[in-house]
Amino acid sequence: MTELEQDLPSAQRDRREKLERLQAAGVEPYAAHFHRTHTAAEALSLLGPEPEAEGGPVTVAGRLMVKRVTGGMAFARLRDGSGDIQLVAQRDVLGEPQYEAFLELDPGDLIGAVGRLRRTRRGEPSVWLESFQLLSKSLRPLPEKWHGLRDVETRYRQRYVDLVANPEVRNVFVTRSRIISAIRSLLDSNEFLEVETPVLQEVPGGGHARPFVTQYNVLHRDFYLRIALELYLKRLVVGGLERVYEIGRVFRNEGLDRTHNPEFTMLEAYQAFADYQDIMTLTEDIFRVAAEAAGGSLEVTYQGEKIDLRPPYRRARMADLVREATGQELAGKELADCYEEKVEPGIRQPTFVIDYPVEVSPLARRRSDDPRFVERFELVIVGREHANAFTELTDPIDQRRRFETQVAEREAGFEEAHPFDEDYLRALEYGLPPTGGLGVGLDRLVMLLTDQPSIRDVLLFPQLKEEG
RNA sequence: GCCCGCGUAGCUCAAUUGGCAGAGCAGGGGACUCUUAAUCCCAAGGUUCUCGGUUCGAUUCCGGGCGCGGGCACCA
Repeated sequence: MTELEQDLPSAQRDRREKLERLQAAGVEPYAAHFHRTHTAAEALSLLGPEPEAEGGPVTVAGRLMVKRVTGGMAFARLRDGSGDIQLVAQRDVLGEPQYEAFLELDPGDLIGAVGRLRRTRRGEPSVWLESFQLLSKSLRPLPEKWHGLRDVETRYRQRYVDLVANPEVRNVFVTRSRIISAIRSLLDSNEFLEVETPVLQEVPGGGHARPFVTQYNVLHRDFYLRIALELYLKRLVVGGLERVYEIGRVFRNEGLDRTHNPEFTMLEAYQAFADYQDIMTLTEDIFRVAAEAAGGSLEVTYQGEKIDLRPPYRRARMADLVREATGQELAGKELADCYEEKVEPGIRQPTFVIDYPVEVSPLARRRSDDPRFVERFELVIVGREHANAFTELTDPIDQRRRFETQVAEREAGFEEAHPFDEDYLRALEYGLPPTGGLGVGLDRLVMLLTDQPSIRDVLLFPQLKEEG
């Protein structure tokens, strides 16, 4: 034993000693391959409902979770990607050496096993072992079998342990995957083309946020990690890809809290010959298929609050909401600021907030009947922005003026003003068809549909500081 | 960046109004051939996050630091 091993906690030291004993006995503790015939769930489905039913033989493989030994007979729970199944080992069947080897196994070990299916006297469907094989020796003890892993810092830093120890955490991420898959299917079946655009950008446009900066050595230039997908996707619509979408990571160099992580996943979709009214319908469809994928019901509970996701969603003008809440008649940035502070947190049920001031919407088309406002909406649920959409600004002359206004704001000290993008203007000058665009923060959508209070609970590896 | 709270065994948690830090689980030894958080017996396991201060004595009180959580600011 090395000095390092002597310093280990006893549970880890004992496992390393076991490993050495196994190797000394000629056992390979890390198998190259193992072919199973059935998952745990498939094996269980082979067994009929009657108490005396039998099935198999089956070859299963997974992680040993808990072991109970009663003399010449031992029980263990095996967990694989499909679920759990009990293993039964008997000295009389396996023979002394194999049985002793089974008793040496630790919770956490990955094993493969062959046996027939039958229930125990207590009715537990089980694989009655004829043989088994160690596939990967686990050198660290699993968290407590009853309470699981609670410490949130360890859960986030060592998500692999969290996923093993806490099945409900696994379910959140399975649901996340199903939600995103369902959204893809919806868009694909509506003739949207999934595309990929640059993550490293020279002009970080499409939103208002502080970007992360990096250096491209060969070009001797600073590049930025994208803060949005918007401008590249609209370039593609100029090019004739009339319906495009991208699901991708964006990066914002800002604070961390329950609803913000510096990298997060955004869906953006652009549809030529559509306006923001059409995009409201698309948004309702996206939220409907997402909720169906997450559990079926459009009436969900978020942190104890009933939320009704059945379309159509309420439409409300921002200026009306502010007047109702405060009695004030505001316009421009003041209106948007007041709305965000006083009104938005109180909007609980799905609401399309419409008619944003042009000052806070440099990429959106003005309303024809009132050019102080744009054809834009945000979808607000439980007081949070879940989607942002507008009829796109297609007029290159107006767009140039808007960029110039933004540059002036930047020079006045507003760091998050939209940067000037000459190439984007060149694209608009070739002609962008009338287009509606949508952005959805998928992490917040997953939070809503899986009832998770923090964005960290829907990100596999949330941002944390350096381990202390 | 600011304010508040928390940090004890591999895991889940106790306790110390400043005086030898203690359980369960996991791990070790033993009994047990139908267990389900198996049960029973025995032994082991600690830099009480870290650095300093006060004190005869600090895990406890005070201060700095680190990390995590919550709130604020930022996220138009």
